[in-house]
Amino acid sequence: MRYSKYYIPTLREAPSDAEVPSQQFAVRGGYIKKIATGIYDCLPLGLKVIRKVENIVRQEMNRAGALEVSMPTVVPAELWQKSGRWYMYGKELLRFKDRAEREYCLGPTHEEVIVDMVTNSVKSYKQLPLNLYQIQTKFRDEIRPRFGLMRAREFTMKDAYSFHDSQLSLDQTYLEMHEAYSRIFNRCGLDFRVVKADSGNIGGNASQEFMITADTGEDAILFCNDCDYAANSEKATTLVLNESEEELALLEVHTPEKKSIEEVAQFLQVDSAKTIKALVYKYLDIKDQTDADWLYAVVFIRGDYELNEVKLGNALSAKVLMLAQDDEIARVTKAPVGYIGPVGLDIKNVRVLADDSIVGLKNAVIGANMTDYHIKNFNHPRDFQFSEITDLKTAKHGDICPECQKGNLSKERGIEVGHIFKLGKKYSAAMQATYLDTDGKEQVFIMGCYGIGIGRTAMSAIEQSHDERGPIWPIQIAPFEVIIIPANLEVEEQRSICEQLYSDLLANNIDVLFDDRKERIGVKFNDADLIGAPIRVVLGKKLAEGLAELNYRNGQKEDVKIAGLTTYLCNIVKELKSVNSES
RNA sequence: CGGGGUAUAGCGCAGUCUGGUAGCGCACCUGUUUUGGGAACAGGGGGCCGUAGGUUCGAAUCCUGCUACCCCGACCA
Repeated sequence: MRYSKYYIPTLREAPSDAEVPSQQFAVRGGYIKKIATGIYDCLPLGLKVIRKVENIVRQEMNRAGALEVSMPTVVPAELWQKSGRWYMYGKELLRFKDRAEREYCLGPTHEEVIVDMVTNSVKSYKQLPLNLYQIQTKFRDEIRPRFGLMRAREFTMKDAYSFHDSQLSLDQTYLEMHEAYSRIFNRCGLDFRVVKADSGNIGGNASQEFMITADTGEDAILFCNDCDYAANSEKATTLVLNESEEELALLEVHTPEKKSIEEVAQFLQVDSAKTIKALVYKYLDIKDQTDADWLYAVVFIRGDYELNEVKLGNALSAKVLMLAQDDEIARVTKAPVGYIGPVGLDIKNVRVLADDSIVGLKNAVIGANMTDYHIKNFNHPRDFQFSEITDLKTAKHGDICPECQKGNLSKERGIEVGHIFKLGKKYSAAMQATYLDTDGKEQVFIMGCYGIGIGRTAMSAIEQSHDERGPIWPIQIAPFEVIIIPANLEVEEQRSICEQLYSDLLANNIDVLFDDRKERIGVKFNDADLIGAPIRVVLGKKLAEGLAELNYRNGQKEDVKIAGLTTYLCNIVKELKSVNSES
């Protein structure tokens, strides 16, 4: 490609709303352009990267035996009503009507459509397992789109759905997808971790996320420094130890104006891990269709832990969950905010949950349900028997690994680029999608589903690898593999050598950009940094010595004889590409 | 939806408090000189000052409504 014929509108300054490096460079480098909140144009350069990611994904999905299909973006409401999600999915689902007042939505995910696709056409266990995928545009009316393509409302996703006649078969395909995903992200040249995940409102039980590690990641992940345990902080658990102190008698203490755990712990000279805090939440039940019937729950958790709202939401079967306001707390608990405790709490029709961190706790400090008073030496179950005890805490850096029970957990940030689920029968049962088993009996399909954010994968490559001048692309997904820069096009010798090199590289299937613009070299260097091609060939000063200058985007440099340059470059490209491509 | 903020040329901003008919840098066009990390000089094009209404002789500027966008929390590939 000749730069003069190409379209790369680079910007000297980043738009003020670009927050993270990937967004700044994607906009400045002329990869994407925003047209509305969370909605982007993909310019030629951006599309090239996206296509390269897609091709890797496609190749590996095909290799794993999945079949490509294409489903519509516009989905009739009927399908979503059948699965029940029409009523449970919130405002992320963009709904609208056609001229005949029929209802539709823009598909944010395609379980319903794929189930409909196979229903009545896959009739026998002999046709299973079946794994179908598509690479297609999704729309989710996100509450808060952010970070460019990283969290867009309209985005490209690879989604695959598998159908099985046994758990064993599902386990097998799940494992194959796990492997395919690992190959995909390896081939994209990315550092990633696979973590246990919460399955969110997609449903199902087992699920894992593929996380690109990057400081700007929106997710926190915890992993053990001693074993293989790794989990999203939404899911991560930790081992809590039982204390072995002697249980002392309850003791009411005056704690004037001390409300927060910090204040109370400091005032009473105890560690915050020896206190129990109370949180009051309001929520809507997942089956509630009125969106007006707010329920309340009081949660008790050890003072040094943060509550994990995802876990709480699951425990309550809530579709909306938020902290109650002070006036609501006062009304629901009849206790002053900051002094709520389990002993003597006067509540009706309110669920009370306890995090398992307080079970083994001895002689803890709790609220006395009375302004300016706390109670010392609370012991479970001696002083209060919680009916619902479950894991509701957010595991933190330094906690003990729940799996090997000896390592410590470390916290790191990550970008979720892939997610694999064992769905089970959730959708097939709701939509009565069945086949006949070996006994001729009707059975509902067992399903799995597997997603990859294509744009997000591309952006996370920038997030993971860039400098102050631009992206440093892995060659597998770089918009160009080689960029040729003549120092001065007016110099006939430079021009002709560049032209020759350009056509030789093209003939060797190298993805090359020839910067044939009448620009000063500084401009070309800066644009080249934004394009981020791994190899930059400069023809200029050293031409007199018969040398071309190779400046690699990762900072390395070398001079190479013009004679044999094409072969040399082809070998380097091949070498760079071979890293990670076969594993 | 809650809280905070912004809207002036393609991008980044000043001007608004104190009303007088719109400006700077980058980008763009022409020419000359330059040519190894975003050149210099000269000339030039481009703005219903988000939108609707109001106050005023006069509004980017003051008042009111609306809209869009951004930041902080719940969503997720």
